[in-house]
Amino acid sequence: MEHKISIYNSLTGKKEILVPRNEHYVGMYVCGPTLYSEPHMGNMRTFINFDLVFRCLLHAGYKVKYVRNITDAGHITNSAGQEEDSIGKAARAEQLQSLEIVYKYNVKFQELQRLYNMLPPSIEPTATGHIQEQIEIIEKILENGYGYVINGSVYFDTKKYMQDYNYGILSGRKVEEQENETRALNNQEEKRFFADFALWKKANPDDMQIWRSPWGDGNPGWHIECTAMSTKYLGKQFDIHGGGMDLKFPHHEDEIAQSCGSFGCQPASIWMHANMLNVNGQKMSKSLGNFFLPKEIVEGTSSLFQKPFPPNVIRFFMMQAHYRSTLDVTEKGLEAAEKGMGRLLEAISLLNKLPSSTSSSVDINALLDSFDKAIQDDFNAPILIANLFEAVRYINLINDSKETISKDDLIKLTEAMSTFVYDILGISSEDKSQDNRLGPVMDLVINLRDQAREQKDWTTSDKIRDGLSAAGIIVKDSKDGTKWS
RNA sequence: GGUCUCAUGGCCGAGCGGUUAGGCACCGGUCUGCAAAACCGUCUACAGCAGUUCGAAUCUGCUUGAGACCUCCA
Repeated sequence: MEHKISIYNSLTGKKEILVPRNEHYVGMYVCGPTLYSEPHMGNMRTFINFDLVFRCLLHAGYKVKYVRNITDAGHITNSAGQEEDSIGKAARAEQLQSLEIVYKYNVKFQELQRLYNMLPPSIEPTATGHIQEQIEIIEKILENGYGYVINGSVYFDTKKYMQDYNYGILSGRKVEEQENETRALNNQEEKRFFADFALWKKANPDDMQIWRSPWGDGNPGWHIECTAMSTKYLGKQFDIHGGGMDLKFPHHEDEIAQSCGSFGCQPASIWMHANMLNVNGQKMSKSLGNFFLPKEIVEGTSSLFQKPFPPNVIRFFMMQAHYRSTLDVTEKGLEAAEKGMGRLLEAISLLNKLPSSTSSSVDINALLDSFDKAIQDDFNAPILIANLFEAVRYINLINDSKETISKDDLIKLTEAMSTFVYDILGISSEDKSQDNRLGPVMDLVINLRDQAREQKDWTTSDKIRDGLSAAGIIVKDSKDGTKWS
């Protein structure tokens, strides 16, 4: 069974019902990381958000081919007014070869995906593995007259393209208005028009990676790899193309131009853009230095936070904000998420102990419907979470015998809670791993304290409690016995 | 400078013309040897000004403030 999913399409600025090109199948391409360094938390947010999308599509019953590329060819940067590629730069800094750099950070990236409980995409193709495909598309663009060769480099002829297509269709940019505003770029003199962009770049003598092409040795342009790989794995036209907001222009705009320029059609029906992770109201970015690494927050070594937060909490925190909104990371925010998520998981663990009655005093079907509706409406995880907390309240009230639930409804609710929390939101269900030697010790200590309490020996029991507290272990007494954490 | 987005209660964050978002904190209660924890309940905001409407956080205009993109960027 498939459900209607509506998605905000950046291309049209409207929510649209997803109608896959091939019934039951969804093709989704998401721009992945450039592996010249360890991805920071902001990068991760985008991938976590598309992991949510992936999970929702699967839940809706689609067979999904999820392609997320790995950019392992360094592209020319002009940030410091100098021309060098990001991966080559990192390689020189670390005294490694380019592919070592890429491999090293790819291993880390894969670890992070597991750490943050992301489902692996269907395929993660690399740019360097698809040089031939990129060359072929460039050739098509040249054949169609939308590119030109100069000094061993190939550029996209934006002016020519604009005669036949709408350059700026995605980003809403008007090239004419932009010309005077754009800052001077290096090698601009090679381009015929300021808005032209490189499809193939002639090699520099000190480039660490060089490929052969019909135009001489060089490197592929930044945008062409996505066109090549999305075409190869999903076809000339597919359903969803995603990426971070900051890729909308020029990267995605140029992808559209390349597809139109080579195949005469737009690549994706729906364009999705995930919004940025902010720190103090500003986009988390390398250059600003306001970033932290996914591992730092888990290990508590980030200077931005006093204490460590588990990946689950970070994921939950992110899920509380919609993917199209910016999200500010703060310690307070993470703490709130941690407590809230704890309450949610606690309620879930209560489910199998819940007494069932002959009838339900709450409309479980409506509740479960609200879960589905939330994610069907542009993957609205915050609404889903709000509705899950409604369920939490019901669960607790049932536990207190203030509401009732029928056996059938209890089964349905249990299944749904697990599905939406674990499978959709991607909260991992594994228990906190504790030192397995501590367990028996704690059992003993708790046992001793219980004995003291039975004898109303409050001095001893409180001494144990205070002692444990000093060691960072909190003792919680409840009707069902004593717990610790 | 150009293009665009956003401004919600103590904090974080939904909301897409009329109905309680939700979480955290606070406060009140239940439970408890005490404490903590847990659970229940309460708190009712929409930057400012004007307009449209029977009705606006939600639409329009202006003002102020913040951010993104225009250059590598998730």
